[in-house]
Order: sequence, then C-alpha cells, then structure tokens
Amino acid sequence: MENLSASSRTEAFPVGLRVLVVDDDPTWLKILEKMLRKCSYEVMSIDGETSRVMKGVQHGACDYLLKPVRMKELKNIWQHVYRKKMQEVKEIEGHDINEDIQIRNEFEDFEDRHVLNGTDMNSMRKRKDVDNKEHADQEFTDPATVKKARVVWSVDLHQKFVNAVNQIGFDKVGPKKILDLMNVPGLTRENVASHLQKYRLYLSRLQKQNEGRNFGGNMQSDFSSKDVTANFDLHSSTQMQQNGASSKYIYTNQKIPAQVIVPDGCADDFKNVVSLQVMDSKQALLSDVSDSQKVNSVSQLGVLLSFKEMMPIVDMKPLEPAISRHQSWNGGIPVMQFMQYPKHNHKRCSLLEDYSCLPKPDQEHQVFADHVHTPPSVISVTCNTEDDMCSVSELKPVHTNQKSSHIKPISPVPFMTNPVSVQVDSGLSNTQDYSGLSNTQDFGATCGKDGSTNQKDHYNDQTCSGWIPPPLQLSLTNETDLVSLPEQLQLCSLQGIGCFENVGLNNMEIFQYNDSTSAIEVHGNWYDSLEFNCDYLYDSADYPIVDECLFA
DNA sequence: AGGTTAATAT
DNA sequence: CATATTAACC
Repeated sequence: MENLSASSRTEAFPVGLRVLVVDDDPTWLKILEKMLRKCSYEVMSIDGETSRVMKGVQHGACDYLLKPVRMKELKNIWQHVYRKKMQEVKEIEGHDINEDIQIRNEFEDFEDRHVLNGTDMNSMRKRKDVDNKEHADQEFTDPATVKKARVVWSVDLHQKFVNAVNQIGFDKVGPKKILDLMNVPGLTRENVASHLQKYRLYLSRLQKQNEGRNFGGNMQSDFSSKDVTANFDLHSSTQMQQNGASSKYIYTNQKIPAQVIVPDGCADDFKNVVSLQVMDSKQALLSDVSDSQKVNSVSQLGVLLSFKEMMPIVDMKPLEPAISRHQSWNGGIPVMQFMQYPKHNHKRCSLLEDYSCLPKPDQEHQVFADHVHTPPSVISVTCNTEDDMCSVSELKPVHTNQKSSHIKPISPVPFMTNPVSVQVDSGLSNTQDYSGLSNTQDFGATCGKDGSTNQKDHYNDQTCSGWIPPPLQLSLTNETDLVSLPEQLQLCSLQGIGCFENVGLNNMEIFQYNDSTSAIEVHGNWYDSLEFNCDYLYDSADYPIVDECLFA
C-alpha cells in the first residue's frame, strides 16, 4: 500500500489505501505519522465528523482516533500495525526476529520519547499508566508492554556481522560501521558493540589457547606470545584493500612467522579450532623439506591447523623440527599472530555462525604477495588428541602414494612454494557455539590415543595406531604430498582451510561451507596455487573464479 | 560522538 | 553460566 500524497491528506481517501484517521493534534499527528509511515499507513488529520470518518473507513482506513487520543487507543493502532507488519514479514521471508524487534523497539522508542518524556504529555502519561493497569491482562499481546527483546545473534545475524567485519577490516571495525554495513533494522549500535565485544573476547581466547599450544611447550621465547591483544590490533594499518596493489600496511616484520587462528564453525561438539600458522622465512631451508620440493629461497609457510578450544598444547614435538628450523631462520623474531580473516570481499565467506570468518589482516597478504616466488610448500599435519598427537607430515615432503587421496596435485604454481605445515589438534574443548558443524565430535578418538606416535611414523604410516587415514587432504604443494586428516576433520577443516586464503599465500582463497549443505567452496587464489581435490567437500564446478590478477 | 570496558541483567 | 544490555569511561 502506498502512502497517500500529501495533497490528498485532507481530501478524499484514495481507493485501496489504508488510512489511519487521527485527530488533528499536531503532536500526535507527527508522532503517528512517523511511526506508521514505515508500515505503509497513512496518517490523516481530520476532524471527527462522522461522515468523514466513515468515508475514510470505507476507503480502507483501518482505524481512526479522535481527540483526545488515549494511549490505549494508540496502542491498539500500533498493535494493528505491528501485526500487519509481522504478517508481511512472514509472508516474505518467514519470521524474521529482527523485524519483530525493530517494530517493537520503534514503538517503545516512540513511547519513551513522546509519551514518557514529552513535556506536554503529562496527562497522557497518566492515562497511559492507568491504561496499562487496566489492561495488564492483555499485555502479552500489546507490543508496547513487551519487554525489549534481546537480540538473538542467530547464525544469520552473526553471518552478517562477520561479513561486515570482513568488509571493513578487522583493524578498522567499529560498532557503528558494522551496524551500517549489516543494515539490520532494529539492531542498535550497542547491540553490535556488545557482539563485537564478545567476538573479540572469543577470538582472543582462541588465540590464547592456540598460542599456548603452539608455543607453550617447546617453542620458546621467540614465539612466546606477547599479548593476546596484540592479535587484535594488527597495528598495521593494513588496508584491506583488495584493490590490490595498494600496500599500505606497515608490517612490522616480514619475516615474522605469523600464526593464523581460525576458529572453526563446527558444531558444538566440534570444539576444535583450526589455526593456521604461517611462517615466513627467506631461507631456503627445508632441505629436508624435500627433494621434490624445490625450495626457493623465499618464504616458507607453515600452516598449522588446530582445532578450536583445544586443550593446552599437549605436544608440540611433531612440529618441533619445523619450528626449530623456522626459528633459526628467523632468529628471534617474534611471532606475529593474528586472527585470520577472510577477505573483505569474500562474499563467499558464508561460514556458518561460527567465527571462522574473521576479517583478514592484509598484512599477510601483503607480505606474501611480495614473495611471489616461494618454495614449494609442504604440509604437515599433526593431530593432537588430548593426550597425544599424531602428526602426519612434516615439513618434509611426504612421500605418499595415497591414491586414495582425494587430493589431486594441481598444477604446480610457481609462487606457491612455501612449505606449509598443517597441524591439526583436537582437543576438548569448550564450546562455544559459533559452530555449525557437528561432525567432528570424535575427532580425538581417531587420533591415536597412544600418543606415542611420532610424526614420522605418522606420516609414513598413515594407519599408525589410532590414526585414521584422513580422507581430507590438503595438498598445498605440487610435489608435496598430501596430508591427510582424519575424516572427522574434513569438515572441520573446511573452515580452517578457508582461512588459508589470507594466510599469505596470496593465492589462497577461502572456502566456506554452506550451512545447508556443508559444502565447501574453494575460491579465489587458493586454488590457483593449491589444489584441493576433495570431491566430497566441494565440487570442482563450484570452484571460485581464480583471481587472474595474481597471475598476471 | 563513538568506542571500549565493566557492571548488571536475563 | 553464557550472553545481552546498560552504564561508565575514555
């Protein structure tokens, strides 16, 4: 229903339009007009002459108010509007709680501002109070009496939030910006601020855990994480520009190993977090990395995947070798840790509710971008159970013959040469529920419980005790072999993997899974350089478009 | 004016 | 208890 034009306001009631006839009190008229216009109601100011009122009703007026307007009457009208709106919302997209909230909030807001605080509405207020008492029994239907609903951060809402954060850039986010981007009616800045607070807390918690796990034991000072908070402020004034070229970020140290933590969005039970640790080194080290790998002298990437909420790091040994090497390369350079975020423009980043989609610091991007020529990457996967861990591979190239592997080596990408180590830890965890998948609950079980297994065994023997040959393979390197992950991980890692994109493999893109299908989508550069062949995870058809710019 | 943090409410 | 809201501070 359209609104009546101003000119028609005092005259005839256009046929087919709903008209709300109100008294001509300027104050009320203004209030109601504003309040109802949003709902496609037209507020009219006329006298109470019966004929005119009748005319209005005949032409669709759903109600009318005569002076003096009482709160009760106003509420009734509002209720009408409210119901109508709700119905419309339902018809369109099912019940959207946000709409509901918005409408109710609007009314309350209106009530507070114009009634409770109105200087010239004292009498009205009194009446309102009386009315409230009189109709206490029907409050449940009265929107005005409904307590302000708490915003429920549904998956969808959170997704919007995350998307907004991604677009803005983690280092530049602010409740206001996020609110604007989210464009969710009824949502307030405070709501967003609150959620942001929780979000940050969540991220910091994850990072903390991750740090402990990765650096706590064997890693030393170099990696000792300074402040958790540092993660959030990637000082770098990184510009998240995908515009590409602009490299504005000031990176503290390019050689700093970076750790990316990726929260997974798996189901509650799946408390694991996937974190990616990226290490950059210029040395070609990795001699052991592989023969097959031509290590270039550029940067190496070590990617660690760990599952969310893991327990304290149990054992880092599997990674030790790699790490030590890294250290040597980097010397005492502090590890830069940050949360991994999807590219801003990842429209595709639709991870479920979980916080997996973090804004991505571009620093990484930048850093790696510079190193276009990186050595082949190697992936090492380690799976830590609560007690022990299994490591699949190390920096060394894995010589696997797994044909089964779903991984299909992809055309080697020249620049994608960094060795990538993936560590998957599974632990117990708590449970935040930003997860949507619930497939990995028993991930730990799959890992050898004996814990004694050492990485080598693992990666040479995939079937080593407890270790279940994972179907999921991340093959980041051409020659490198695949890494296998426990099945349960497959899905989980989805998210984690997605994060790779930002990890500085400039080519990596994120992939996300859809809630409905859990399908993962890989897009972006990721597979430019990498090849993921997990059919079950995603369809090649769905592969995102490769960013050709990178190849240019 | 907004953002961040702490307190409080649910 | 986890999370949302509110209030108090930068």
